[in-house]
Amino acid sequence: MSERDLEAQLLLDNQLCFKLYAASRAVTRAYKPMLDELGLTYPQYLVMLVLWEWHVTPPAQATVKALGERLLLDSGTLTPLLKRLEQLGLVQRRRSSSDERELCLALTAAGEALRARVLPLKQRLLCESGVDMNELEGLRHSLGQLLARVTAHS
Amino acid sequence: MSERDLEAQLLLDNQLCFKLYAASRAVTRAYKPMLDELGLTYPQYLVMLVLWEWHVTPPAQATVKALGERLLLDSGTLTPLLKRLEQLGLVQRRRSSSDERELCLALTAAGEALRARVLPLKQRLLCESGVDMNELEGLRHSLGQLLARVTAHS
DNA sequence: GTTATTTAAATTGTGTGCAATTGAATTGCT
DNA sequence: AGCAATTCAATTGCACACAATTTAAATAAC
Repeated sequence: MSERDLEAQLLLDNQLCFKLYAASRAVTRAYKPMLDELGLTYPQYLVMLVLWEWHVTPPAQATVKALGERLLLDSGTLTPLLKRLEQLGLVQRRRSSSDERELCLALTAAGEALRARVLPLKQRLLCESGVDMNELEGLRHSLGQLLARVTAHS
Repeated sequence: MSERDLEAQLLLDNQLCFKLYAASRAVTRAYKPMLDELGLTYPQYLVMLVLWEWHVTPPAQATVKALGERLLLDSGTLTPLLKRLEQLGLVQRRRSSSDERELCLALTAAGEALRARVLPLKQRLLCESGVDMNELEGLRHSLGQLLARVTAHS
């Protein structure tokens, strides 16, 4: 590779990592108005997405560990976050009776009810953002591939 | 849209936002070994990328504000981060003589020297990650488009 | 020329992320 | 049974992100 090409590899605009980092934060910002209406932060919203899924299709173990594997987050992040969701009255936390180490998670009625308010808000967000659905799909697919590749190598 | 399609819009795996969020953190994790060798965090590395660029092609104003516009970060994030880079002896911070409100940024000799160590580490990282260069390029382009669209709408 | 507005950084406060450690419960091994 | 190793969540400490406020300096308005 030429000297010029090598140098170009250190330009910010040529960094996939920066584009990912910036795009991720920009999308989170775009979700902010919707999440403010729901009273959730972005990571809290992701947790609720999983719990809503689990409410329809219960997993073998609805524990902090299982949630962490789904979201790629550890207890250091999830424990305080889940305590806040409990304070908000959306989530129940209780020790597993069969294994006292595990913490089982469940939605409260309020947590379950919140789900109904999400879809309309999300539809509106998608419309206002003006992004193309097909382009979005392609991007999601490519990101899935990258994610699989990078996480496999660690 | 059918009821089933609407419900599918709330599945975690169908969320572009989650894929972005997860991929961004996964890539940051992949950079960790390299950044540990450099003694930098990931955001600190991004700041250094900009300062290295500015060292070659100086901007009109090498201020915190200009840096923030480049990285889409505010002073609340950058002020403490830049103080840490100053502590590490990589960056100089001094008030502009023409406008005392502005803080001008410059690399120290050590900060400039650090640049030479990055390219080989980055090459190694790219090889070991096993990702396809062409795929990477396509993704970077798509992300750039998304980023432009989303930031334009805010 | 003084006052009002605007601007740039810094500060404050909350909520993540994540590495490293701790503590308690369970499992494995002999 | 008894003890070591493992596992799960919680805790601790540090470094972002970002909203909101504050402070100081510069510009605009009158």
